[in-house]
Amino acid sequence: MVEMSPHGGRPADPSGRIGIGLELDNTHLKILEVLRENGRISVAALAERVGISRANAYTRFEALRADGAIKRFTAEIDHVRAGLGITALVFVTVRQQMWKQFRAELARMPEVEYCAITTGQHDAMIQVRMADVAAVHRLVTERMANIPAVKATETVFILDEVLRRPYVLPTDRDGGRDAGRTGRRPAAPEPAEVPLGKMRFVGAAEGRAALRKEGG
Amino acid sequence: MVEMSPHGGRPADPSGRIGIGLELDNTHLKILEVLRENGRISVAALAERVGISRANAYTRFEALRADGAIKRFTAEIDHVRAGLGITALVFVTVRQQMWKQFRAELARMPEVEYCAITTGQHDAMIQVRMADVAAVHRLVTERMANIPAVKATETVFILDEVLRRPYVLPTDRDGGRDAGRTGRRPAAPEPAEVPLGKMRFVGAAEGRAALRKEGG
DNA sequence: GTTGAAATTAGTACGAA
DNA sequence: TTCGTACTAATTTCAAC
Repeated sequence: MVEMSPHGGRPADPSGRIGIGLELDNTHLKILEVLRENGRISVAALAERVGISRANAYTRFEALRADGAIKRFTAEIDHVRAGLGITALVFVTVRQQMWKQFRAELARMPEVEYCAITTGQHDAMIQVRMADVAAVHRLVTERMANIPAVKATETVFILDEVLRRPYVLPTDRDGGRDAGRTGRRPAAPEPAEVPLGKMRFVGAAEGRAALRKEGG
Repeated sequence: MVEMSPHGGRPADPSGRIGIGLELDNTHLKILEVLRENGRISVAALAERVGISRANAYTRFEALRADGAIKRFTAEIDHVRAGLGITALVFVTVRQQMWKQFRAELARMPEVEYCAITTGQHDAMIQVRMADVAAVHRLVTERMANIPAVKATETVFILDEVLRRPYVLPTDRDGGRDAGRTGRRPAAPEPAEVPLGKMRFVGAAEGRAALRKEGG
């Protein structure tokens, strides 16, 4: 239910092909745009907002679902109201050769809302929601620390969630500042006229690539 | 549309009261549980799955919506299929007294999917989805670096998203390992029999509390 | 890919337990 | 409060164009 396949890949379609399954045109993107804002809109209303016929909307809606472009529909819950007022990020350093075990343990922790494997100093970032700070402390020092795969953790608390968009789409760029600013080719950005050296990019730590394969 | 009020707070209800608006009982939580798994389920089907009458389900559904416990319904899009194959985390150090400006700039960046203010070495964490690595590089070195409020950034790339749950609920704990393990009081956890020192908790950097007030 | 008409389902209102 | 029912409105499906 919550497990994502490695690399966010989709299950191979019946033909065994792995490439793009469905060419998304502008109409598809418009549909996704509406749906991520209002996941409960009727297909009839959706058709009207996108400017296509009902039957067409049904066809495309089904196609997007079947193709996996729409992964699921969900309700966003106010976690504070639901009794989980504390959010924390746990950055985890995972012991080599133990990714599989780490993933298995993760699946057994329902309080984990999100987990991503990253480049940089740490190997994974986990977001958890808990009732209070003490519960986070207990989770980290009692449960996570007892996972052999976990070499070390670093925990920070989230003080405020400034924004959360349901999902970003390519069309979002049209509303952005970059869109049509100049005719500059995207592949050849001009040298930045900015204070450099303050912007760090952190690559994978030693052996990360190998680790991922093992854990797949 | 995407702006969250500070601290995830909800708008004050007409009475001016800020406290808990709606006492969530087990039935409410069950409804939320179903809804976060299937945001498009009909209220009739919801009533059946929860085990209440349709009328009751409509009443509670509306109450949860009005109360804000359900923030919105949304479709989860496969960002890879949608053409945004690269996900990155940008950790931002924000200049004092400039939070308001930082937030304003954020609102103008549609490629930002999530932003949270955190304790620890950095001040904020931003998650972005882009078409390719070069686009991330451009975003950070051209746009973010040009924001005066941004003192420094550190960027890591997400290699794999292992899991994402729609939203964690308190009832999730029942399925967890902790539930009813012992009768131990939650407020007094026994000293952990674990390798300590590997689990770091990182508090707020200097002046963070003051910064937050200014930016609210 | 569109339109329109039939069948089904959703949403509302109300009285009773 | 919750339930059950009847009523109204809307949606989905299916057909022909």
